[in-house]
Amino acid sequence: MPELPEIENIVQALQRLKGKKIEKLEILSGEVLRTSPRFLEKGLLENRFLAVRRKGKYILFQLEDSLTLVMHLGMTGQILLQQSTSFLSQGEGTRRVLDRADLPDKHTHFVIHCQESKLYYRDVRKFGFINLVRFHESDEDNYFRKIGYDPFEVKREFVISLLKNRKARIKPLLLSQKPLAGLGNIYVDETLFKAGIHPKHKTSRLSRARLGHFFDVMRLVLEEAIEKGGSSIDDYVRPDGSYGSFQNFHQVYGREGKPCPRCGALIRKIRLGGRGTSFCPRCQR
DNA sequence: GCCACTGTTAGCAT
DNA sequence: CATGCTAACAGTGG
Repeated sequence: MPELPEIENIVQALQRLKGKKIEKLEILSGEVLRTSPRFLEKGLLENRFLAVRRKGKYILFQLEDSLTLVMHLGMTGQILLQQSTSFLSQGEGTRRVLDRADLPDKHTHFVIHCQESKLYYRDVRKFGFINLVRFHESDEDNYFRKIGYDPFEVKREFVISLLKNRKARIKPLLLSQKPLAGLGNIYVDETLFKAGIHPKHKTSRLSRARLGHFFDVMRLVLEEAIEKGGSSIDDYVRPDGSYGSFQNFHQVYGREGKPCPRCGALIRKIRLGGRGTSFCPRCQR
């Protein structure tokens, strides 16, 4: 599942696109498009990448002419970068199913051909999407009105008051992307465990000190996950086809029935807001 | 072969 | 507005 750390890794790998010109487009399935194929062709062809960045789980490709290509990977989306004829890393860490020669396969919806590289957009479940928008002035803020702040663009004190003013249970609130954008199921469970907070706890009822502690732990968990290349559970791979390794460091996610690494109590799994939720009943209150 | 399960966002209900 | 529930989808595993 691509969440903030996975998207951050992808964005870092995509930095090499900067300055390159788009020479050809292949739209293999229109289902993931949030705009017309005509507008995409017109806006992208012969255009150049100025910058690639991230907001929450959204990937933003800034182009000339105030155009921004917006990509979201949903649950199973992948971006794969091919340099001329070979992928950046061969063999090690690559998946059988994604054997580079196979691309584009039936789950590849979109291909961008650049000078010396191709970008493949794959998404098995098609929950992801691609859009092309023209941003002027505050248009970007307007476009992202529905999502909250990126955890790395806000200060500790601000986040404390942000959460202090919400009445919802902390886990569904964080998954909503409203106050903060970027955490998904894995990193919410991992952060709440390390912060010692029960996923059903209402944020307004947590002390400012505990909310501050939550913020510190969240930053640490995300930074460590980014540094470890993200979590490769089902589909996630980096654009060069390699795996992340943070899944090997998960404390609670996917560990139900196993002993808590801190106190030895058995990790429980419940349903919360329709989502699987793993936590330690003794450490998280 | 069937069915439950996986978890993201959008959209609708409360 | 704030919060909660469910549909959309395709593959996997029991």
